[in-house]
Amino acid sequence: MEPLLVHPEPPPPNLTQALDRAGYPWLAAGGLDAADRLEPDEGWAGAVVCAEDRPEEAFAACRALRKRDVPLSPLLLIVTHERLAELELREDLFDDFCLAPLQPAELEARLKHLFWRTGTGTRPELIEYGQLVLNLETYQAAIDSRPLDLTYMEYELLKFLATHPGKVFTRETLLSRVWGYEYYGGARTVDVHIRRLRAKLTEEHAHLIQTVRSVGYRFGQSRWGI
Amino acid sequence: MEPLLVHPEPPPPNLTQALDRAGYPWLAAGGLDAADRLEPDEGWAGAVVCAEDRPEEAFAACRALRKRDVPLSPLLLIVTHERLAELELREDLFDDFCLAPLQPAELEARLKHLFWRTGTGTRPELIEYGQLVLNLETYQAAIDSRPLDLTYMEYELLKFLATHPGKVFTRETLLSRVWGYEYYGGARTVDVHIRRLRAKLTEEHAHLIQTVRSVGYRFGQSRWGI
DNA sequence: ACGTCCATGAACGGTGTGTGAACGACGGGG
DNA sequence: CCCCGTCGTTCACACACCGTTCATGGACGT
Repeated sequence: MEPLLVHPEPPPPNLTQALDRAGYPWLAAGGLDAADRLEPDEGWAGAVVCAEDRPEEAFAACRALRKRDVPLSPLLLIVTHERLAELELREDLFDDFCLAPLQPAELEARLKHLFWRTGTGTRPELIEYGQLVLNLETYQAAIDSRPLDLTYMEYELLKFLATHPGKVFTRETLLSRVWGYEYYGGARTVDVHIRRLRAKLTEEHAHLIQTVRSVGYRFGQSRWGI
Repeated sequence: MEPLLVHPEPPPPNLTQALDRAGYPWLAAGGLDAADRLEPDEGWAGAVVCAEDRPEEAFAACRALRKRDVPLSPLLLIVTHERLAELELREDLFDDFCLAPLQPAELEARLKHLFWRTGTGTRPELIEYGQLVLNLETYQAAIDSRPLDLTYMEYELLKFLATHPGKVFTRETLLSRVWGYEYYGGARTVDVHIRRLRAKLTEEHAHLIQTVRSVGYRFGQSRWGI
């Protein structure tokens, strides 16, 4: 996803923390020139302008960002309760606003709704490890940007492993956590699924799943670098 | 000015006080029938739905108000901090939201901005995905510029799927979000509607709706953007 | 070198899904 | 008021897929 432009520079820590927590990439830009200079090739996904400290400067920034050749949109404004009245006659400077002090959950919900209604679409939940990407929304997996055709159990198994990279799981643990019930006999079932996963991961990436003899399986590199 | 529709009936006192203070006329309506019965000749100016006490009922009210012949808009939702997460997948039910406990100044600012942006800004009443076009105003669908003859439920199902392209939905989710009520048995109902949709989409575009085995259905391709 | 553990291939059985058809509720027209 | 067409729902059946199991051979460690 393209980054959000954040104003001012440096941005308030609670804002950047909330953005990080929500998983939105961002870049701080103090002025219009910085906004142009830092702009990625794909353009900005939107902007978040904090008018908590120096509101007049923030409003000026909004106006400048809106007057670009490609006006920055959507634009979310963060404003204190005392300054609410000043939003009048400035309706065109922002698409939504959020009251300070910031509530991370509210910020996330507002960004989500903002992106939805402006048609940019929302950011899918992803699990990434190296070239491997798991899209939790679409139940799709890809490696080297090429989609993997995984069955349901293969996907669930890989998702569980990839969410705990480096950690070794016994077959019993995998059976109870992935399959979800206590299992009597049949620990070899895991082996077969591991093997099919390795096959579909291409020989090049088969080493992503390693066998730990007489213990179980591990995904990714060990934290000790082996 | 035309009155605002307020839900529920009776509305919370702090909400009505804030509306009075801001100078917005309003009428409380508990259900869809009351909304129709009390509607002035000039129509509603918009709606304010409070989901503070009985959120499920409030969401149902939003859905009903949006499904009228002339969907109620703009619609402002009042929701508690704890319920923020439940707004996901319900983005189409409201145009803006406001956190409870209510701050009169914030409510006033949001209503003002809401009316400003719905007055000037035009919301596209079209959903497009590839060659597929859904006209939300006329309840018509077309693919390859050829009209599709969809029934009501088929249209609603396709609209919901196309609004969240790439995302996988279980049958239970579809039943609760599209059909709109809790369902006992009959998950196969979804299958049949999916099949008829695929048939009407022409074999050429039937792949727009994909089945994810033992999970559910997905519309369109996934977005692989980071 | 032996035993344990694991990879490999193939085959079985179950479950989920597509498909066709029919039932029943609802609404419009004769 | 009845008939009939439409549409949503349900049921039965068949098939493809996929999870599971088994048998076998090889790899690793003691």
